[in-house]
Amino acid sequence: MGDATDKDGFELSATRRTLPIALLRAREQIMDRFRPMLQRHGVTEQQWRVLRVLYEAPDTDMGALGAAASILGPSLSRMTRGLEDRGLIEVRRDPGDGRRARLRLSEAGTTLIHQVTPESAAIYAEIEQRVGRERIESLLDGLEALLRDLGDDAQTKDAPR
Amino acid sequence: MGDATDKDGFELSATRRTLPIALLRAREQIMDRFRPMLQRHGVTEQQWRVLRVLYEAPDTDMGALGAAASILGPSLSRMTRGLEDRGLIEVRRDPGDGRRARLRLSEAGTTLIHQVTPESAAIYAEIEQRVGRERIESLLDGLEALLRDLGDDAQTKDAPR
DNA sequence: TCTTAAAACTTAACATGTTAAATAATATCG
DNA sequence: CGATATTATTTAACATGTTAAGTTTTAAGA
Repeated sequence: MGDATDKDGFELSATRRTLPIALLRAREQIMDRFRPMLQRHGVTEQQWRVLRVLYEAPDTDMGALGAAASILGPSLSRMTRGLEDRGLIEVRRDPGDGRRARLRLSEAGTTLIHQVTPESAAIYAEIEQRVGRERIESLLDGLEALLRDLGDDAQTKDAPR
Repeated sequence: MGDATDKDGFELSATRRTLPIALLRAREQIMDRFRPMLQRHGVTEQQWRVLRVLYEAPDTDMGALGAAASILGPSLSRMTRGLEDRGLIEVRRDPGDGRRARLRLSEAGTTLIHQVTPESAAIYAEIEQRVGRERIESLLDGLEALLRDLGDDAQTKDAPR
């Protein structure tokens, strides 16, 4: 049935070099190295992101937390309830603005951070050793630039307000 | 305190320069541009990946399909049942090996591919225009190298079984 | 050949992603 | 001040990610 090699922009190859797939695979490979360790500590990758953000920025609200941890509101609502039930975080209402929530790490949450952080750093160090710091820096630069070029108000095609 | 944390300090502290976060954010930004279009056509990002792989490689089994589309077995089992119910793919038993499934696109699935592909290409072209082909190529090279350095048998550190 | 191990899926259970809609509190405007 | 819009969060519904365990079929070994 033909190999669809016509270059009419309609052909696809299974091993196509595209950003969506390449980014997905790279992240899978990376996270496969962290997940077993996180699982031993009883937290998921996303829960770990949330806890870390709260460790660095106490008393944030859902919006800022979600933005910092790259987690959408609905997911965050579910997650924080679970984390609160497990005693890892504390949630209260913002006294100044009744819509807003104020979240912070509990003692247990802080202890968990202290336990996991060294292991996490060790795994990252091994990745760095395998991949090479220069390549990682180069990748981070490229990804940062990509975010700049795509994000923000980049949807305005040619009319910056 | 008041607003002691200016927007900058907070964002930077919570958003460390690490591969897991950078890869996640980059993929989010990219996919945010594809998802609305896919939704108009009634398919998710993952379903689209599955259909595309089947378009390029007819008569693949679950294992090869999952590997090519980067989707784990359990997800694939659920998805393919749904896609079959919707008439987009056809599934049968491998006559030579009763464990294996044989999947292929249906007529309707092929039609959908023909409809979506040009729009997908257009979106990718606009991304390419914004980000620049050179930066994209550079990123793809780096990501490919990262997969090489991390993947395969790279886990054999000191404890081979 | 009979037993056992391996392979290929599939189910199950829980967690998160994604979109739309609902809720509650605050801000805005006439 | 009161109607309305906006903001922050939550709920709901469906789809996928992830791990563990189960099922069926094939391959290997004694």
